[in-house]
Amino acid sequence: MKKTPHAPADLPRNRILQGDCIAQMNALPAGSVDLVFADPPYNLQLRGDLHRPDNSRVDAVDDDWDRFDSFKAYDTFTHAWLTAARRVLKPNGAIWVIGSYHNIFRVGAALQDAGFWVLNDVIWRKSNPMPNFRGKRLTNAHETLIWASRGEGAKYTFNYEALKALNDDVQMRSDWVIPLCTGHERLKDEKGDKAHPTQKPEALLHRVIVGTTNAGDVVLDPFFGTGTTGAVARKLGRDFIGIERDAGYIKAAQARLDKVRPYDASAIEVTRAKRAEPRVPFGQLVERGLLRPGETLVSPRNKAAKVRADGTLIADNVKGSIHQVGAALEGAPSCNGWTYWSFRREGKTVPIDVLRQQIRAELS
Amino acid sequence: MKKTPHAPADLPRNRILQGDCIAQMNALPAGSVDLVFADPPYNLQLRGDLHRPDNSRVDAVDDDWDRFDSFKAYDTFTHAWLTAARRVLKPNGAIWVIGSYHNIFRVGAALQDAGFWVLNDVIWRKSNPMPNFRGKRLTNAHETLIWASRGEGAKYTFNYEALKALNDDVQMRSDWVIPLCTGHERLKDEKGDKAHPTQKPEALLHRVIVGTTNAGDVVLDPFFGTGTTGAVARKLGRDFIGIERDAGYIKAAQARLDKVRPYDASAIEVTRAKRAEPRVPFGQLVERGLLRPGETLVSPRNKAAKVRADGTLIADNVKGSIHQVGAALEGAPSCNGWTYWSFRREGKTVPIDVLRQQIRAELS
DNA sequence: ATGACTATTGAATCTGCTG
DNA sequence: TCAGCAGATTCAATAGTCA
Repeated sequence: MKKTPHAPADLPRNRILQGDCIAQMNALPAGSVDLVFADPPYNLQLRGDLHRPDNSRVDAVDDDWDRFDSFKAYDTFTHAWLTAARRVLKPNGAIWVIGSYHNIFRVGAALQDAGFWVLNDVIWRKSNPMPNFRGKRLTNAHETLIWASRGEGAKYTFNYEALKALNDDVQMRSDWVIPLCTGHERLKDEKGDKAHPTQKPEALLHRVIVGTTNAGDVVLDPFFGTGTTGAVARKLGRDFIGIERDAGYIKAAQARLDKVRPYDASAIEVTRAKRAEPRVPFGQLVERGLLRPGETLVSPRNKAAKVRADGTLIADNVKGSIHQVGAALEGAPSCNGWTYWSFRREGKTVPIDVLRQQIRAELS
Repeated sequence: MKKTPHAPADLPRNRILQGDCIAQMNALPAGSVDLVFADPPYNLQLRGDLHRPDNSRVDAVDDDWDRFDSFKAYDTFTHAWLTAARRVLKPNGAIWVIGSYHNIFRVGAALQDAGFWVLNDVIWRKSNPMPNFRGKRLTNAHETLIWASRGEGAKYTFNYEALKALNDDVQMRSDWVIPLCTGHERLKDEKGDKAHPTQKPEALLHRVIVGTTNAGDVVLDPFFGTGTTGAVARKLGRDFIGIERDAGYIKAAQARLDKVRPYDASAIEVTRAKRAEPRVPFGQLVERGLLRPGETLVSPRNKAAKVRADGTLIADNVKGSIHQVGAALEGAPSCNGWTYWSFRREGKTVPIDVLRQQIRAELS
């Protein structure tokens, strides 16, 4: 394990400090940590209760620590902790911050104002997000991470080859598909409820720490929660410093950390992306102009249907998906629209599945 | 095509206005457009795009800038055009802005500060991004769009069902996989070079316009460029207003628009929400004799209720509407009585919603 | 053991009309 | 403006139960 040069000997490595993160960071020596990973409060502004269509209630984040009086109050808080974080960072250190549309724009602007230099924004695409139950907006299926160096022109650690290896030897992109933290990985309290409302998946931290730190580096998390950052750092042979206000979270985090063995390979396996044949909605053929709204599709027995702008078909009295309309015209319980419908090009009849293959080829 | 109510007759529909977007927007009537789509410049070297608080141009030869001046000027410019855009929006209008990590955090914060209410941030995930050749960062494989209503609590247009149809009948997510604008969609100049450096794919605008406007709506693009917004709006039976400073871009955009043919009306029509269908009071089923007073309805778990002559139900100790009695029997906060209750005919159990659909069919 | 089926759950700014 | 009420609305994954 490489020892990081210039790290003060009195740094509280692998300890959780209880208290306000700004005060605690200011008590650490300046220029002493290699990476800050921060998952600050998102400042969600929820109005009433929300129920699923089955009438069960959504267990929302309504904790006191997520409440701010105004954007201005949130900005003041953000500027303060970012300034403190920048002070404890080594000159060649870097920061990661995660957030949602509620707070990430304010965090990003504050980062830039504080002198950090944005290197990438990274999208955590959730493979299994909570849907939008009322159909009033898009499914909120991602969160945003910002990766920034300490300032313009500053050096930073980037393990290009390691990330490429994690990604089947293809250059790592700025969008990462990772599932939510559920199942056995999710910490539970004595009652069996989730120990923390927003525990992050270890796979996410794995990628951050492998990609932007070296073994022996010190990773500081000022909003430590139940300690995902610390657990992954230890597994990967890095040291951590955690700061957390809530004694209950600290207790859960410490119990978790006591069980961690470095160089556990299990997290690496989690990170590997599943390779499945990408689903191509018929609507994409319309959006991409491969089929024109208003264009006519024909069936094997020469029944016709017209393509609409939303990727549905209309024929005689039937409207719906390529599968539904096909089934209705055939009087069948189901129908594979991809093989059923064809379009006309230059006098020839071409199955629409050809267009799907074309898109799949682009995607791979 | 539905005419939008209250749209001033003198609105310059389907025209490109040459000049500064702030001045041009301020010359339009307040509350007159349904949607703003904006792809603002973010290259801070283009200082000619920036404005001081008094709206005078920043001197492009003034190179005595530091980073703070530069961000400040960009913020001032952003605030100015967003304020102008908000003025021309109808109360129930909405805005889309697209950007990258260089500017999107500042734009997002400015949107919130200007009073807009963020509805979603959307990730345009590029299926064919430019790789990072030097291997110093992650492949920048996405851009971010922000969708916002005019203010907190304001209404907005969202064609949930149409977007769901576009996505194979699965709720549309906040991450959209769409290829870059290349091939013959990409406009070229006389020399064969690309006519505009950041031409957006029509597929992106297709999804935005299908999802968040209605036919006949007016879409304003204050950074019109080569007119992707206008071209897609026209194809989909919407009107556009474009604002652009550069005469060369205007020429290219106009030539492009002259060739656009709208899809026919039936192709533009999209899948309607159930909410948009006419309301049928349960009492009508009784009035029309489809259900008899005294007849028994059953729930999925075999609870029973009796139909009364006034279209209310009675069960055990509960009286009230089909919804109220269903909710009371389930101990639920609410209940859709139409899908909850069934009646018996010839030994079979039939949902009462079948009768509602029967009446709706007669009405159309 | 295996498969089929059910129940649960996740950072959520989540309704709209009428009187 | 606000209360009241009709009635519309979910995806993926895990864990547990039962045949």
